[in-house]
Amino acid sequence: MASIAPTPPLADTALPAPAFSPLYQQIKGLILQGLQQGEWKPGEVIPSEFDLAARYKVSQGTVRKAVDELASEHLLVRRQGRGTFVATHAEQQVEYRFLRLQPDYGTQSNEGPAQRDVLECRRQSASVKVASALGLRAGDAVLRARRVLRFVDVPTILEDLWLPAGPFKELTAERLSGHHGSMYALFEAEFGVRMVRAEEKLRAVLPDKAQAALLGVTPATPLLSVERIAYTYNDVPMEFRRGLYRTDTHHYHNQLS
Amino acid sequence: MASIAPTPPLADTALPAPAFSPLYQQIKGLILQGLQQGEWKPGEVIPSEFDLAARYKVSQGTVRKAVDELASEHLLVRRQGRGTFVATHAEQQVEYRFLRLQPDYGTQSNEGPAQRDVLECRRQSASVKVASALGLRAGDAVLRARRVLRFVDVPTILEDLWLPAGPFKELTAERLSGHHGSMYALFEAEFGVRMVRAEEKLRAVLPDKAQAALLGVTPATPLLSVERIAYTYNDVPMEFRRGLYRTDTHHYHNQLS
DNA sequence: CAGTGGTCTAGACCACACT
DNA sequence: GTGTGGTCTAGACCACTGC
Repeated sequence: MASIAPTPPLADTALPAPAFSPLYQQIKGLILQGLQQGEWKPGEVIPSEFDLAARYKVSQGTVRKAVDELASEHLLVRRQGRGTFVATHAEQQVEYRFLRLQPDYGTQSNEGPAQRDVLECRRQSASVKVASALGLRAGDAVLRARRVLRFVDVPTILEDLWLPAGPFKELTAERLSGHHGSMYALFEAEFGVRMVRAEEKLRAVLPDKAQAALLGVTPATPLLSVERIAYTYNDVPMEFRRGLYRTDTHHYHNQLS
Repeated sequence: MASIAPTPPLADTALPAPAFSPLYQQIKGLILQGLQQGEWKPGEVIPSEFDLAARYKVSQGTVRKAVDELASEHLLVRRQGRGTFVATHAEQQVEYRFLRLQPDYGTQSNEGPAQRDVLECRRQSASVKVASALGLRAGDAVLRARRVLRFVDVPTILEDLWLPAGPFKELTAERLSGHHGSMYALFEAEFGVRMVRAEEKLRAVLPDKAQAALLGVTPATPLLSVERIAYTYNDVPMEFRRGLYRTDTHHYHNQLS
């Protein structure tokens, strides 16, 4: 890393700032690059801190700070005595990484695994809204799927989702319903797309007749609408999802700090 | 800190774990204690890392790690070149620290300051639900307030809140409506109660007639119900709040990572 | 300029997991 | 035992703020 100067002096200019970037940030970027390019795959160990330090020609403490940040963003998982691993949606203790819906009175976190009924999965052209969410142009090909999640046999969530047709070309209803584990685990294992963060917009809405029927409620039942954009590495949007949540038996739980 | 042994060896026993606590965690606890006991008040500087290191007889790096964690929990705020400050709800760039509601199409984050109309503030005895949220017994005295928030003159949020009567004995509708800044800034400045985190449960509901009238909607308009418990230092609950949010012009925004 | 937090290093030792 | 991440230290130097 000796080749990267901390802050090359600039010529006289009115530009805002020289943009000093600490070494550990650069190392973080290099590790991120390795993750994106698949050098280390989800679930695998990455080299030890000393190995990485030797590779990048910095001290172990500098690597540590880079890895610390990546771990705090849930891109890596540290396990004392074993090593540092690439985070994965598979083999994860929490069944649904991004699902914030909880039963109102539940001993467990989510009454065990949900039943997932895939209703549909087909190719479409993107509406303006979907295109803008996914960073595509209106009319671009997308895959659209619809499914219902049932907890202890009660239909609780109706989800519609849109995926860019490029990376997910091979996705079918069979593959969606045939897999074990969460949908994101499937995306990761079968399509090499790992979702790392998401943004949600919540609203209270009334369902149309079809939606109400699928959830077993009347059209007068208020539902929680959850629009989610999920991002892979480098803030690239890879999924737009709209969920309708029943909140008569469950609630959306959020931690503010 | 030399007096605190890292892990005193235990006699043969079936107890779960010796509970090793790193030095920086102990330092963190000591700083936290200073915050709770008001040794350093919101907005004030705390001693420099070297001063704290000398005081606690540890190295500066150990203090740094403790302060880092407190800063990541928003209990402290670091400012390079100036010092480390106790976080405060006053003089904060974000008007509402815990409010996640955003305008659907807003250039600004929240259309400038809201109008706050306090409708009520009186003493009550706690219901079972309120008592359990606040860690009190049913029947204990609480203060109940109700207010409406308007954005660009449109009533958007109806809030009911309950506070333990002890710390907030002197609270009146006048003081609630007469202050500048957020309610939590008032609590902090006038009652010495600083909220540090909160938990929310969200549901979609229909308002009753009174609620609908106050928000200027029909009783058939679905609203977002947001139940919040806010905690001060040491996870002590100090406020229970129930908000009804209009989501026809706004949405609740959440980051998942 | 002095004082603060921020970065980087190097080395020692501890806790934990696997073999 | 060996190797991993986790803690702790001590010291040097950098970046930013305010006097």
